[in-house]
Amino acid sequence: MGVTIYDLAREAGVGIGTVSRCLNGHPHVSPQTRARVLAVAKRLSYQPHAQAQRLASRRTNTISVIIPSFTNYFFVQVLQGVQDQAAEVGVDLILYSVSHPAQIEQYLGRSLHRGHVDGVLFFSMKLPESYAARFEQMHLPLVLVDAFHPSFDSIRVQNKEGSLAATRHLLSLGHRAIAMINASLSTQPAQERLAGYRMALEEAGLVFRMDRVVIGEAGKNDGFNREAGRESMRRLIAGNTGADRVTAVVIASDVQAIGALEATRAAHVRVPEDFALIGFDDIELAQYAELTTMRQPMYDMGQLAMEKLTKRMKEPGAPATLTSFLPDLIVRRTCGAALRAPVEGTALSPQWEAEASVPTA
Amino acid sequence: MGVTIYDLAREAGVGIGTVSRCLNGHPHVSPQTRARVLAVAKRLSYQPHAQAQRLASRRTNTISVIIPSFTNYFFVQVLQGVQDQAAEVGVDLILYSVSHPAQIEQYLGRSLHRGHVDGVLFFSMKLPESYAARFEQMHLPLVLVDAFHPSFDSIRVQNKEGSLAATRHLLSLGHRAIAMINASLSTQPAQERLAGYRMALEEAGLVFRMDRVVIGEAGKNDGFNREAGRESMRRLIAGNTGADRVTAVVIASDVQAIGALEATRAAHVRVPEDFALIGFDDIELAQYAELTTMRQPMYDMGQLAMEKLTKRMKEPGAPATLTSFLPDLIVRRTCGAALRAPVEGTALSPQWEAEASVPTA
DNA sequence: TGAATTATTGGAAGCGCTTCCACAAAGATA
DNA sequence: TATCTTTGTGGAAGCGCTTCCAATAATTCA
Repeated sequence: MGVTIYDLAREAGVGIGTVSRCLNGHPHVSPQTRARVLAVAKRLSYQPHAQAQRLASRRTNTISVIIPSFTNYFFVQVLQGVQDQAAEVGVDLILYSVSHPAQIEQYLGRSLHRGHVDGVLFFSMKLPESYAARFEQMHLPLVLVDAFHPSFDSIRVQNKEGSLAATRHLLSLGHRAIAMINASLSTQPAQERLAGYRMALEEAGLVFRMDRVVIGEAGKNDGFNREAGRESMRRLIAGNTGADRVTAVVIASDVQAIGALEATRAAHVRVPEDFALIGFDDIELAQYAELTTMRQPMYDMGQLAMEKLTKRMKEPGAPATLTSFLPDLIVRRTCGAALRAPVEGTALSPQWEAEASVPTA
Repeated sequence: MGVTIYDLAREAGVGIGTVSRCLNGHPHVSPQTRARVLAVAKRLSYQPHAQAQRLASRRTNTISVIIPSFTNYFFVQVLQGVQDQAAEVGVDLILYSVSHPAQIEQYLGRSLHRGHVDGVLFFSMKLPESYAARFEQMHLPLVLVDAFHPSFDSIRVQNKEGSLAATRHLLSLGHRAIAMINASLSTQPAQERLAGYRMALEEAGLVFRMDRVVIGEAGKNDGFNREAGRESMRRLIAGNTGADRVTAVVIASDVQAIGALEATRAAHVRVPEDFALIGFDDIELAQYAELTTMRQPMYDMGQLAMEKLTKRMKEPGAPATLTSFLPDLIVRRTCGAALRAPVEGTALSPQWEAEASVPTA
């Protein structure tokens, strides 16, 4: 049915080896021969058979991307960075979006089939330890994004520094009683964001009070969701009486902040006059909601992830690296800074990138 | 390096054919033999070599998805439907997101490589005629979503009926001077949405006036973007004086409507009191912006697309089909209906699906 | 001019699997 | 008991390519 290199060889009066060399641009073929073979290939509209090439060459030029079910802007943006970089180097992406935890192992398992893919990008989830071992054993390149494991390259956002900066910003606006709305502390980002909040308070000489940290019902996405944000804010507003009233809130994610804004509206609480808010992530909605937030450089993270994976495929032995991105403070309406000096959507801190070698476990 | 069926055969004391039959669940193997082979496979942690299987079996269990650079919620949702259905039937997705027109042909070409994929899903773009011919010639299954070609299965949204319903809704609220903000009429959705608007006016005995149709600067995405919407609304507001003032606007997409809302806010025009708005698509932002809109059943479209492709791979000869989805009217704040009867986010019309056979060209 | 390189070329081997055909063993039928 | 089925099994062939190695032709060097 299809045209094979044997057909080309016969038609051009050369051997199959020569045909292969011509098609793949190898040296040591005379220009005339190459021209003739390519002409024949064109005339017969030859298409290489992808699977045969892959079987013979032992490279697939394909990687798999395992990502939480990406109904959210963060992943779309990161994925765009990955995709653009992949197109650049001619690699295909097989997409596995995980909507149920069991699928993590299922998809990792598929990726581990010999010859299925040349590498794997793994996003924002905990890498099961047993699979970590299998990746090492099979020498399959793996890069973690928004996740960490000592044996593999990873790319992270400095969550602690981010919420540190967010809290400092509220402090600099004069707030002294600052609460936090967080998601389940079983997740690392939630822990780290809490730590940054705490550190900012303490370095300002304020007391960290756990009763000012509102943890939403976990539910979907470990509590990083709108409903949890709405409910948390409702509780915060309800209990916010007395002399030591809270005047500002650091929220662990934008989706929660969006929910929180809905709660303020419902309770006729004015933002930012009665309550200053700051989120985390800078999702698309944040701009529309005029939410002050910490922006993650999503596109860049995706692009860098793909670059790291490419590099790793070339140099399997190199030590694992960790790159951290520092989120940018994006000042909009909800923090109240504009009440003093009207600055719209400006990045106050330059984006900063740290690279470090991690001792291989 | 890897464990092959030869290793299993030797270890289990059987032939390679038997091993293959055991692994693939073929009949005509004795239960004892099967158990023994599977035990050995497990012990040696055998992984089939994907490419070898594909080469030998001539099936890849992979399809490619060619989609416009999906920074928008519509595609994310559709893709989620595709992905879930693909996981269901055990098919891998190779994602090609097109950010530059030239990439359309590049990716289509890749998909046409023999043995690369078993089928293709093509989204929201015009299928180049030359490639249509090549798909037919190579008998490569192809399903179009939000696009149409007589030779292939397609899934569409009834744009005309959608904006007809949108316009009727505004008419039913008593508006008589209704404008439209549209994108470039070189695209089919824009044309169809215009036609529905016009039809609704005419069936209500009103005169269709082209000077009430504001077409934004094309720019990104043929004018389906926020800036175009903002600019269009600004022009509309600026020219909206005199006795025949416009009181409502049908907007061709939600992203434009979001831009339009920004323009109303900037001009201190109240929505819906001074200006009733209705969008199209029901993107995520629409809910937050309380935008009345026509919802496209995105997830279902994705799922159906994958189902059609699967069916087509099984029955290559069947005639091409066209399925149209009718968008739902989602009533929120911006149309002003709530000023009369407070109905929040309710679907007024049931979702409806039409199937029709299309004569193969 | 002859020997030694160097530039090309042909094609066998092999990637790891599926599938088919041939054949043996075990029942079933007469 | 002899013959026909059925069931189970082994392994060659082949999927279409890349990559060697050996062989040949062209060129250079002394």
